[in-house]
Amino acid sequence: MIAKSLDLLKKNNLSKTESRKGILDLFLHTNGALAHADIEKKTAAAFDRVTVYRTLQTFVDYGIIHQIPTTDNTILYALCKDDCEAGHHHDEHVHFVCNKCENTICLDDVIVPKVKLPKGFQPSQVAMVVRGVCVVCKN
Amino acid sequence: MIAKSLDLLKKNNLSKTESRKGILDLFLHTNGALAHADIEKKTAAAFDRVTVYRTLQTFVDYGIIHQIPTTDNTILYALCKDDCEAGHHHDEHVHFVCNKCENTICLDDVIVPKVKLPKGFQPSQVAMVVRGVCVVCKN
DNA sequence: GTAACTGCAAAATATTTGCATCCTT
DNA sequence: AAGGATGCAAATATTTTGCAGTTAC
Repeated sequence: MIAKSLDLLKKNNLSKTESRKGILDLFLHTNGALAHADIEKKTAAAFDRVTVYRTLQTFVDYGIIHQIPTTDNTILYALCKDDCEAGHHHDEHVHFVCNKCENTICLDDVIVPKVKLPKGFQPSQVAMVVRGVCVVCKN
Repeated sequence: MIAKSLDLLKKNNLSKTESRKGILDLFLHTNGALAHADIEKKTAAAFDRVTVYRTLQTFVDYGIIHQIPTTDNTILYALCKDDCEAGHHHDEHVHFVCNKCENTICLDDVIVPKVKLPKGFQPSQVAMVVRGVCVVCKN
């Protein structure tokens, strides 16, 4: 528990470098999704911008984090649940974007409902993003 | 029918300029979504890059097109259905991204299923993006 | 010791802003 | 004629690439 980030890196056979530990810790201590810019800010630019890009890409490749599509030319990243694996994400839960605090939250327990597609369309992955007001900002 | 784009501009009290007509025509003749880069390419750079940015923004503001979130640092745009209005989109249909042809298609008839959120979350808008193989590429 | 990772520099790309000119109404 | 839209130039911001030096194992 003291070093969940180290466990995660070990489990994925990734070397335990400062940037990987630092960025992974940030995700572990953040309730919600982070954009590249958030990470730079919250790590006080401790790591080179390029390193952050490459680290995020690595984590995505290994299935440690997943990407959340947005409509504003950024990509949000959030920790995957334990059953994600490299190349095969099981992150089919709903993401919630709050219009007030602008945080994006993974609703891990809300799975994406099935949807019936027209004949001939074969789905392989479904993303669902709900905008609205979150439980913290509702008042 | 000859000039649906003109109708649309008129309906929204937008001046009928070359770029607006041209870009709107492109959308009307495209079955699917377009990114900024697609528009530049398909209009053979007839309009300044900046004009394309501003035109797209205007169309979004007026509810003529809507944005589709993506996970690759681009924004896709697609025509809204007739019942969209400025500031109040009703584009809650499913978007389908084909892994083979990479086209994004609006499944206008597939409405986004309801999802039950945890207590305290108030949804205002829902987006659903399905990846897979489209009807054209399925073979 | 070696392979992999990092940081710096720089290139490539993408987006925004200001302003003078042109076009629509 | 007047307001708004466009195009150009330039400023900003973002992302990628190459490479030399450093670190993890």
